[in-house]
Amino acid sequence: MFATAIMATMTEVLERQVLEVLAEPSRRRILDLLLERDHAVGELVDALAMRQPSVSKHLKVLRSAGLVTVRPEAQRRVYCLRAAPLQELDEWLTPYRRAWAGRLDALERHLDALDALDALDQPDPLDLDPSQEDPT
Amino acid sequence: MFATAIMATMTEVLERQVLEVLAEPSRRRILDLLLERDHAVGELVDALAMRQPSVSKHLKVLRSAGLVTVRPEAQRRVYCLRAAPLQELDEWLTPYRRAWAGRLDALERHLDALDALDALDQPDPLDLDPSQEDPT
DNA sequence: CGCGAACATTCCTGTCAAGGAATATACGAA
DNA sequence: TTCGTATATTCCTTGACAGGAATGTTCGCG
Repeated sequence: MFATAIMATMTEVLERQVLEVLAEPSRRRILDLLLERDHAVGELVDALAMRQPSVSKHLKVLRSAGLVTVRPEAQRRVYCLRAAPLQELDEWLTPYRRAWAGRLDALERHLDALDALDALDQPDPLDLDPSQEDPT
Repeated sequence: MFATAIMATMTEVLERQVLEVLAEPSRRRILDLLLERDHAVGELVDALAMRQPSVSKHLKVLRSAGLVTVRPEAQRRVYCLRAAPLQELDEWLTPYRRAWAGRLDALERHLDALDALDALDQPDPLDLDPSQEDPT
């Protein structure tokens, strides 16, 4: 029982949050491919133009996060998307949906105020337009 | 015009994808706090129990990603949530929503098949339950 | 003008993760 | 049984990033 609790804690530590797993572009590309249809590892290697061990390691991370399942077909391993864990990301976004839907007018007013400030030729170095490079 | 194109490319390179920005838990906590209301930097420092330069650096990353805006109030800087860039994450999730809604039965059947395999006392080391630690 | 407060930036260090190369393991075919 | 194929794992290197400490910059107040 005690050992079980320890193992559970270790699992939590070793597992990465879904967002951290998705932060790596290669893994998102893998998920996008699996969204179309199941893929064997070799197919993913070809589609991603990556080396086989790299793909294999990303798949291991995705398995650990529960985002894919795998079934053996002779010596091939066929990977399948398991989208359920993405729901936690969807849930995290829920209050932000309200933020971008409900506060759009407030944001527009804020940005308009900034524009007015710019029109007065007052530089505002701290409030950067997202398309503008940070001048560091 | 040519210089503009170069600058745009540099911007793309320097900017991080929204997902990469969100992969760091401290930045998500900042956004969660700003979802409640605007905060000055010092308030974020207190709420997060982090050192001020660390918070400041995260805010810089969030500004670069366009996820926050800032307005000066004397020597204080008040940060405001700007949720719009999260829409690209929401858009990325759209086809996956269909995947977890529409394919639930297919996944259930898949998992049931795995359970049946387990019942035959055939270990399946590659298809891990998400709550189960990877035995590496 | 000097000082304190608030915050941004710089320098440095340590940790972690991605990818390459080599290697190990499992399966099917001959 | 051997061999080729497919894939997982291990070891190593490198670079990116988070956070601490120090420092710089800006503003308001007296």
